Amino acid sequence: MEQDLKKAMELIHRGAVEVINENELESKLKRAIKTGISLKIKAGFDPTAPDLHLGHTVLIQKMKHFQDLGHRVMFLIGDFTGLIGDPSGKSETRPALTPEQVQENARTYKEQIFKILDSEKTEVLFNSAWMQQVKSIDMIRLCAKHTVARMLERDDFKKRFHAQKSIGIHEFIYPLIQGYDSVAVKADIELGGTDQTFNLLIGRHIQKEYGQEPQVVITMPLLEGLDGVQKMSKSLGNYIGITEPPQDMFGKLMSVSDDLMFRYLELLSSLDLDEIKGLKEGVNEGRFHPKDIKVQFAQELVQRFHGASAAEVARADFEAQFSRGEIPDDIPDFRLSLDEKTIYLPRILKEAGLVESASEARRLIKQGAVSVDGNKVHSEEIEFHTSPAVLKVGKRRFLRVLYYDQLR
RNA sequence: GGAGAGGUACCCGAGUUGGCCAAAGGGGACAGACUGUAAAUCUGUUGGCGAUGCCUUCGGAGGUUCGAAUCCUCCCCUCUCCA
Repeated sequence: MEQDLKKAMELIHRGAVEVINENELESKLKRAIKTGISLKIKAGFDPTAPDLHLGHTVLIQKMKHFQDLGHRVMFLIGDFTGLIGDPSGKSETRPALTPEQVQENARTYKEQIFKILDSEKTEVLFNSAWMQQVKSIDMIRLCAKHTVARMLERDDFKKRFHAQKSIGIHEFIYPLIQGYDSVAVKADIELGGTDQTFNLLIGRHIQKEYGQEPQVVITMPLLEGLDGVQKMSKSLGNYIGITEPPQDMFGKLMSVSDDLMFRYLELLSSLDLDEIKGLKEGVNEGRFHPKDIKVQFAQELVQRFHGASAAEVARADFEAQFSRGEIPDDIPDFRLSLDEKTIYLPRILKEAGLVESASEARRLIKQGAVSVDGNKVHSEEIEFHTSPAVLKVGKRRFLRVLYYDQLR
């Protein structure tokens, strides 16, 4: 039993930023081992954004760890809180989702999370299920469990308050409901990103107010996006979606800086921290090439979401295209009739969708970004001497141009 | 309810004695060089159009003018202060 406990504690701590409170975690785990009653692990998700990216997987991996330890994982979709909007200050009031949309989003969620989680051991819940039943008077009682002063401890609120920026009353309610969710599901542990710390702690407070044992809070780091600075998010466009095609995923991972790669290794790979440390030293001493590590890592991740063979193909394609400068197989065709001799290049680039406008095409040609069969194009009017001919724009846009006989 | 500030391109943000404004500067993005598709750096581009010109754009609708991001009128929106 001591051994089990130790192993569990180790796994739970991996990658976590903070565990509040350590002793409570240990006693909950002990009790679970002793009684055989598994713990309830809660994690909340926004109903409006079912497009999960690698940033989310940091948290989902942690849920998986608990699943592997035999605990009950509750994937909570905040469809009720979603109506309020996340009190981050920047988001506007959200349009209310219809029940159909919520169902649809939930379906998409399941499709995505079950690439990591065991569907048999995952409960998908909606907080509207209990929040719809709450009466106004109960809502007021819930509000009475907390104070304005304590709300203002939240960093975001504090800043806005001092900057004399507006704070909507409803924004205070958001964390309270999130906390009440913990009461409703009797959560033993709640997981969240570090930006959620305040809300998660409110959960502890609210549970105590309702006579429950407070949940243990475990926060996970926010994954930096591809720019290496801001957190990964869809709206910033610096993300890798877990449903992205293998080639895109691979390519994006390869374009990440070396520093960021090590960060990703830490948070996303299955390697031990010691192994990562070893790799880092190897790179510093010149024993390893960072690119090789990156290739291996990219392959591991693509494999996680698309399987081993797709990962292998993605790697091979990448090396063919970028390391050896070969032309990829699956490039779009563009057909010209035989009587078209000289071609106004911007036109076909635009029609083929390689550029957004003819003006953009003209600029790219001027910048030397366009080539035909490996030869840079210098004029807008060109003739194709071969069929098919391969047109390349920038590093990764290709078009196969071929003539066809109109008579046939 | 009263007083004031402001809405400019993908984002931030200059520009308001009317023309030299397709609109400074920064960020982002794209492209080129260098590379490992790295990152960093340097350079260029960043409304549309078969194009030394034409067309559309500075919250919306009108107006003044040879000419409006800039002046006038009305409207919409955001923010601040006072009550």
